[in-house]
Amino acid sequence: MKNQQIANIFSEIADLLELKGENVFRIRAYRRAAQNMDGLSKDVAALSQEELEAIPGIGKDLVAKIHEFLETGTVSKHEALKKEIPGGVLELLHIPGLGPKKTKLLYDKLHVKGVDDLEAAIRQGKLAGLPGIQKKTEENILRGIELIKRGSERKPLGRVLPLAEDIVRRMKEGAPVDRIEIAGSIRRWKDTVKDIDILTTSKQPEKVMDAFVGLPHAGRVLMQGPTKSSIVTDDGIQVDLRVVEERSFGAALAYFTGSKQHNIKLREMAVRAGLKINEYGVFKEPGDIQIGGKKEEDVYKALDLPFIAPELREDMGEIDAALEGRLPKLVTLEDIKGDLHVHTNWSDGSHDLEEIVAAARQKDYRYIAITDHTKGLGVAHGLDEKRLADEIRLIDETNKRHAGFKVLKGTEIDIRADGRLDLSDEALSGLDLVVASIHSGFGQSKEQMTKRILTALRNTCVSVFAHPTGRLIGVRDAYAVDMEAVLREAARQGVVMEINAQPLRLDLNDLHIKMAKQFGVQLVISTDMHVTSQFDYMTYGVSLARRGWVEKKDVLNALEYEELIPRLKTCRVVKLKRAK
DNA sequence: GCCGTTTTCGGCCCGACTGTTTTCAGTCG
Repeated sequence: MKNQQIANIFSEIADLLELKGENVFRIRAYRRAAQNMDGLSKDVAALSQEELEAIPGIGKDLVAKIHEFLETGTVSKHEALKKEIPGGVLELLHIPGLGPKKTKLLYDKLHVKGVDDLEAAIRQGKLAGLPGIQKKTEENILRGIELIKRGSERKPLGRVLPLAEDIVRRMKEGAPVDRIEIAGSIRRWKDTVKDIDILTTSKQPEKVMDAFVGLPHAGRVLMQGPTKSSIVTDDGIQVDLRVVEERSFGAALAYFTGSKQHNIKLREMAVRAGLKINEYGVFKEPGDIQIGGKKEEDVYKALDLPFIAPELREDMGEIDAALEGRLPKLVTLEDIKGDLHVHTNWSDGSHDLEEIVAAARQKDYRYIAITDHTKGLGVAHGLDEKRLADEIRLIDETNKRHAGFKVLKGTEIDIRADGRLDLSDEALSGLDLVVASIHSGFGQSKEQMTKRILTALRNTCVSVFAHPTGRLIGVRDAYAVDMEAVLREAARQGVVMEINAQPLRLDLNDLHIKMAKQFGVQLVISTDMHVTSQFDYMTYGVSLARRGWVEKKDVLNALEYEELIPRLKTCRVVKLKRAK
């Protein structure tokens, strides 16, 4: 998809215009367009003129630029701007503490053309005498340079959330906070996170701030004020803390949960309705009388909107849906009746079947599916035909001992490089479900990989395709694959797509989930657990599904056992017929 | 550059903290 490339171009045009000091609203328009292009679940190349113009923030002019890119591979305005301002200057904008004004000043006066240039200029004392820049600013820029050189990219949610929860716990113990809540992109369950936003109420804000900057996590204090402070942890994650009064808590929570674009939309609506929304509440003009803000619902109620779940707040059509009364009734953790991707110590899991069943029953699950690896995955002690048959017998025995709970017989079968499966159809025909996935040959071309996966989906035995893109956030990119073709084939073949809840996988991602829904693909949310404590990862999976607008009815493992079984495609029937 | 139950022109979200300043611009979220 070209969406990402176009988004990057629009975003760069915005940066370049900003450096030139152009109209801020035009700049904002490019930024908004970039964000909406990035979040588009459809391939832009496949959209009609009308569909393009229907994208929020995309008008006639930007549609023309999109066409220009699709036809020529470049956008002339972008190319022209790049000639005016060298590429390295854009890098400077990414230095924390350095914005467009100072960057322009440095470029105009000192001809600084990149990060290294700037660092040298500061060390040589060349910045002396520039207006508005003194020793402190120089120090801050140097620190900013250090930061981006260390890499300030987004971190996986699975790494950041535990840290945020630890900070909250320590603040509860060591500071006079009343309410405290994690906000920001973590509360929206975005798969990667740039910083941690925490919101509190307190009658002693100064003491709260002192405790905050004194946390053992605080590698450096960026700023400390009575209502807002920021620290950076030793591993480079920024944590922002805000203190508000009780009567503002809901408005502040909405505000700091974002997304920024979602909030801007709400505020624009408020202005049109003669209201003002900020982090302190909802206010009625004239006279600035507060009419709400203690509860988050107040913000939406003031605009005649139903409550919009944090996972949806991306300015991706949720406000229109709310206005028109067609918000999805999102799936919840309580809807989940079982886990269909579970490993035991027969392959690379840590626990035996009884321990796992006990842990699942503890969760009030009605069923689980045992899906150990197959022989192709030697490192994981994958099962061959004989061991799989043995495991099936063990599951049958176990099922006799557990009334009201079902263990499904399954496997996570390895898809070989050519798309064939690692075990014979014969061996798979005794199973309740077959979860297929890729564990090797990630480097194949997009064509090869797509063909490989389509071949596997067409196998009559395959019920579920697991962690469909193979990504490990922050470790390994998704393999090259035509996901649209994969999802269409899954819909045709009745193969279920997995939403893998491992915090580093979160695979499918939210955009693919939306696309899957659009094509009518069935979904499961599975933890892929190897240790019983990982059953808890279901929260990540459900929240990710919610970001994809998934409802209970879209999720197979929200069904009772009896309803689930007939919905799973297997080759068991084929074999039974053959036997007759 | 987008957009319209005030508008096809003239608007476009709102506030905190820092540093360099005597009243505010720049940056950030």
